[in-house]
Amino acid sequence: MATHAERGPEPRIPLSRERVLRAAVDLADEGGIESLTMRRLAEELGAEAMSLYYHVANKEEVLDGIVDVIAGEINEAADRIDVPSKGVGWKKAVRQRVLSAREVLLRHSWAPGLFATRTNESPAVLRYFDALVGLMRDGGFSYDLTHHALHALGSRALGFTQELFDTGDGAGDEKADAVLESMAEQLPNLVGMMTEIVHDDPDSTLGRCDDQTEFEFGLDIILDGLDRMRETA
Amino acid sequence: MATHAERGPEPRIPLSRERVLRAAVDLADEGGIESLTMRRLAEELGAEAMSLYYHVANKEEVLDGIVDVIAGEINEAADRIDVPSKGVGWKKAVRQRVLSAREVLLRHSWAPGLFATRTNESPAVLRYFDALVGLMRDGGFSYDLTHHALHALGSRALGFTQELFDTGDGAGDEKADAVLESMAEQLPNLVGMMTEIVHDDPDSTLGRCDDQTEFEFGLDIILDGLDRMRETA
DNA sequence: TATGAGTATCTTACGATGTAAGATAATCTT
DNA sequence: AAGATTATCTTACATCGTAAGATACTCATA
Repeated sequence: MATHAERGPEPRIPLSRERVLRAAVDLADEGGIESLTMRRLAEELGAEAMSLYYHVANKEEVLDGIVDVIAGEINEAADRIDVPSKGVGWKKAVRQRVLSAREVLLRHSWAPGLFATRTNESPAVLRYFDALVGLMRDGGFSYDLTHHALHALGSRALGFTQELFDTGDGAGDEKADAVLESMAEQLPNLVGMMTEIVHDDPDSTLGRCDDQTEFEFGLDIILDGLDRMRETA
Repeated sequence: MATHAERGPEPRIPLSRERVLRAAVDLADEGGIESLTMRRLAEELGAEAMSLYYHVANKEEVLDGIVDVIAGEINEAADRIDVPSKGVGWKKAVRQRVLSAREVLLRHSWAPGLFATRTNESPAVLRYFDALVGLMRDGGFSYDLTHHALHALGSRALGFTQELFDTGDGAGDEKADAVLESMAEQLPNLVGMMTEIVHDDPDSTLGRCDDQTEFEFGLDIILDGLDRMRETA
């Protein structure tokens, strides 16, 4: 029975590079970048692994592709904001742009790590930097100083930095205290610093830093320094 | 013949955690981090892959281990230099320390990428930061400002930053020119900047930046900014 | 010197991964 | 309706980390 017009389980949407990349981003969002495998990606799309290779050369291209997708998302957010950038306004404009990029990356926690490893030739990333350079030109920066500025900002320009220590989401307080105790003589300065910080803000767990505040702190140091150079140029 | 006292092909040095980690560093130095596999590592040591697991829990531990080895190397270099750090001297002291760390990392080009991914609980890294905090304390920094400072420096404290664009070692100039031409209208600011930089320094290939200069530029912006905060504290 | 208990290394095997090669099916053109 | 093009699937392989257990080495003790 049920012969003709067999109701297939799914309407069977054809694959495409865009669909593949979108699914890849979704997968990474849900399970982290290490959960993104060609087989799982195919399964997510109701296809077989090898079918992806008709739309994408290899996994490298998938990774480059999702970097570009995220960078596109960043551009969308960054282009929405529109503050005057002429003269002294440049700093606020750049600051906003960077922080809006950061907002996007916070929604894709795996992305910074990917951006970090990939030598970016992503068109969307280039567009992002182009706009950033434009803002600095508006502020009166020479190309040379702008170039230095990009290097100085580094990954911060895109809204992220290396986290060198565990942000310690969760993880026991009692163990932390014990550890602190035991290494007090080995690492007096570090332990001194951390105990005082914990003391000042008892709500925070050990090692729990306000990433956003710290990010802006570092960003502002650099922007202020650049602004001073701009004035004396 | 040649029965007793059979001359084995090798004197057979026993494995050990240290030997494993050293070999791992060597392997990464020669072929990059992706060439570091448990099998190759074992082969390098004249053993079988599974033998490594007697000295090391798993590959993760190898990776953490070589981070610690490199950090140890950094400490060795950094502890050798000894400049006065009291008061205003702090800046030069920190600067030197960071740049000496950088020197080590330049000899292990795979290391920054590893440091970046690993949530560092490496004792050697902790020792490094402890000394850094010590220098800033000598300079009169509060623990709070020191803490901010570490975040502001980020990976720069350890001597490296994200390279967001291809440093382009080699890679054709003609292609670069063509690319530049073709994207001039899409990326006017970026292209403007790069053409001027190439023009000013014709020796340099497109995208070829003096990494050391740029690193120090960014470092100094941050150190100068921190110094100003220190004075007004 | 034989024995037995650690200590260290090896053998074999499994599941996961990226992807090459080629078979098959779906779609479009004429 | 037939052939060509486009898209997907099947099968297979090399490489990876590593679990389980067999084997060999080392050395104190009987």
